[in-house]
Amino acid sequence: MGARSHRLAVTGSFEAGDDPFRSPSFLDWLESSDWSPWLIPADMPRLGVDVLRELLDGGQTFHWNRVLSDPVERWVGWISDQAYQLMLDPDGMMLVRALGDGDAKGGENTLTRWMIPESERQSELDCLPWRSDAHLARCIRALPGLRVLRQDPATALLAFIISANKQIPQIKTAHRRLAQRFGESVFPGFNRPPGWDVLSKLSLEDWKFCGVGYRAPYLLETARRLAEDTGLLDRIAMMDYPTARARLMEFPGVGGKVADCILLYGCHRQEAFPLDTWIRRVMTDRYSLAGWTDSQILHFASIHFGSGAGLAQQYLFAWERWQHRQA
DNA sequence: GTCCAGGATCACT
DNA sequence: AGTGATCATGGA
Repeated sequence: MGARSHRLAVTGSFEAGDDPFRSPSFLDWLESSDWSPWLIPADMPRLGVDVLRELLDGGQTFHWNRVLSDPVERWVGWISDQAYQLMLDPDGMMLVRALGDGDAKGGENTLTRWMIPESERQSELDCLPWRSDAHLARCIRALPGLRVLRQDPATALLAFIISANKQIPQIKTAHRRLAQRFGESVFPGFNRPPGWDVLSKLSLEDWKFCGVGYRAPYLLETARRLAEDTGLLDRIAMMDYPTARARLMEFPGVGGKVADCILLYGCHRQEAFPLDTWIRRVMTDRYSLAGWTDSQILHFASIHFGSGAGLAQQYLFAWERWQHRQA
């Protein structure tokens, strides 16, 4: 108790260790250690840096950070609990190498699965109504190579309960703090994201100290339920879309939008169509659906975009945010 | 200082 | 079933 209250006192602001991604020692560690060699994952397209940024830092995953480096930008992040470093070669081909110890292989297969093979993305894309939807066509043209990542349900459940009513940098900060306090250290300030087995041991204060705010009791109760039934998430992931969505919404802090995020990003269910403030804006401004309720919009999306609605959502979302940044 | 964020929940009709 | 206030926190 004494130790904990002391931590409380110093916790208001995090020190330099909070962000290792610009610290010289971390950059040295990335360079000097004999990591596995850079490899090119199979079946990946050429990407522009803007699309790579959208993929790693656009609200699908919150576990990637840019490392200070010139002239080519590099990213460091996690796929489940394995760390990777990622960059583009001059032709836009992706280069990846696993970080950390021991059995970490190159990771090119893991990365291809996580990023979705390009051939698979093409067939997903071909199901979308871009032939008859000029706005969707424009979004797809503007963001070549954008895709829905294939993450895991447990990661997505945590990430998107935290995400509710927060901005992306804020969500990432919460994840960094969780890892820093409760994750296994790989390098000082660079810790493995803790799993629900660890998170189920946190107190309400532990959660709050990581900046999750009023979502702390939601996360506490969700962790308790997962500890009580460790197979629950995997069973939900097997259910049909409407059932799985309803079951996810039984977790506190999970409403329709978060449930759709978990299904889309955590289970690669492309029927899921996360309806947030940006997509609401898209629907009123680009599709003339002003005044429609959420359930009406969701119905429209399932009819108009079909079984790949989630992929369409990704293009609409990214384009709208990009457009907004220009103005 | 104020407004808002990849919303969810509860208390109301 | 459909609205409205409220929630904790930090960035713009």
